Amino acid sequence: MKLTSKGRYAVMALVDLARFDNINPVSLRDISLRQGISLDYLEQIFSKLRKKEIVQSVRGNQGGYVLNKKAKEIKLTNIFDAVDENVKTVQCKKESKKGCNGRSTKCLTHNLWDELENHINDFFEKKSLEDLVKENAERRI
Amino acid sequence: MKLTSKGRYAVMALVDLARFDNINPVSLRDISLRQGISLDYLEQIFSKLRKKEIVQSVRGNQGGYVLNKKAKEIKLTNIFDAVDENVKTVQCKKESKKGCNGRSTKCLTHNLWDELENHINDFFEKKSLEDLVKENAERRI
DNA sequence: AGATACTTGACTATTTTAGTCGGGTTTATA
DNA sequence: TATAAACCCGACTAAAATAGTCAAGTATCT
Repeated sequence: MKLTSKGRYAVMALVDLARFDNINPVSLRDISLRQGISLDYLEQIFSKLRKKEIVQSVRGNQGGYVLNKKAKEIKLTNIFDAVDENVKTVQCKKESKKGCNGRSTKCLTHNLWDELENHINDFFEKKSLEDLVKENAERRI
Repeated sequence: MKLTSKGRYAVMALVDLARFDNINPVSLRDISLRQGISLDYLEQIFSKLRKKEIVQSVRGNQGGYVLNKKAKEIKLTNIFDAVDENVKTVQCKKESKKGCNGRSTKCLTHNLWDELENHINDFFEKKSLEDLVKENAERRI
């Protein structure tokens, strides 16, 4: 199990944005330079974040992005959700009627993965963008 | 983020093994049939489990596998560890000297992934094979 | 007008995953 | 001792996911 870079980048970029988002919008170019993330890739990510109303875009020269809510109200769950970082631990559920592995019953470990999923979601639900910004408050770039 | 089937299969197979591991070794063929997992794939998985001394093999006719420790002593961490299901959430650490994303400093979210990793490992550390067997005690196959 | 920056969608190389396949070796038992 | 059951091992591969790139826009500030 591992986190993909899309989810990581989304969080990194938003922490960066939250730190510099005071008066002016923050351009993806700046985030790209500061965080070492490809600009094109950031555009993809922010397109998703915008659709889920986590950020707002400001077009044109001197444009960029601003947070659409207070950093405190943006939970990590929301971010992962927006970029399709699926915190699904198991595929069983997809297969409609049938249970796991195409069987008629739930697999021996079905409940386990449910528990794990809840455990992880708890973690992400409790953490807000503000928490992360505070942790990095003393750091320079 | 998601769990791969190798890790899931390993746990499923071991729960199955633990349930039937009374006197005689359990053959992979039986596990394969009961759990709907490819025999060839199971062999790969059990080869790793054996190397990490989670199971013991009994070769020859009527052979199979037995647990190498008590079910209570086998934690899920051990299992995932054995099959290389990496519960690493972030790549940063690989890059030796340098920090994250090839930068000189740790990325803004570095601590976050550390915390998450611990959170998940906690979960796996607390759960033993025995716990899972008990949960399924009343079920038939 | 020009520069900056967002917007969108298609494309692609690489890596990982989830196996398969083919050839062994070992050992119980008939 | 032949045979079949079962482990053992390494190489191979198809499919999916990932991590981007690329191209061609549109909007807005100065």
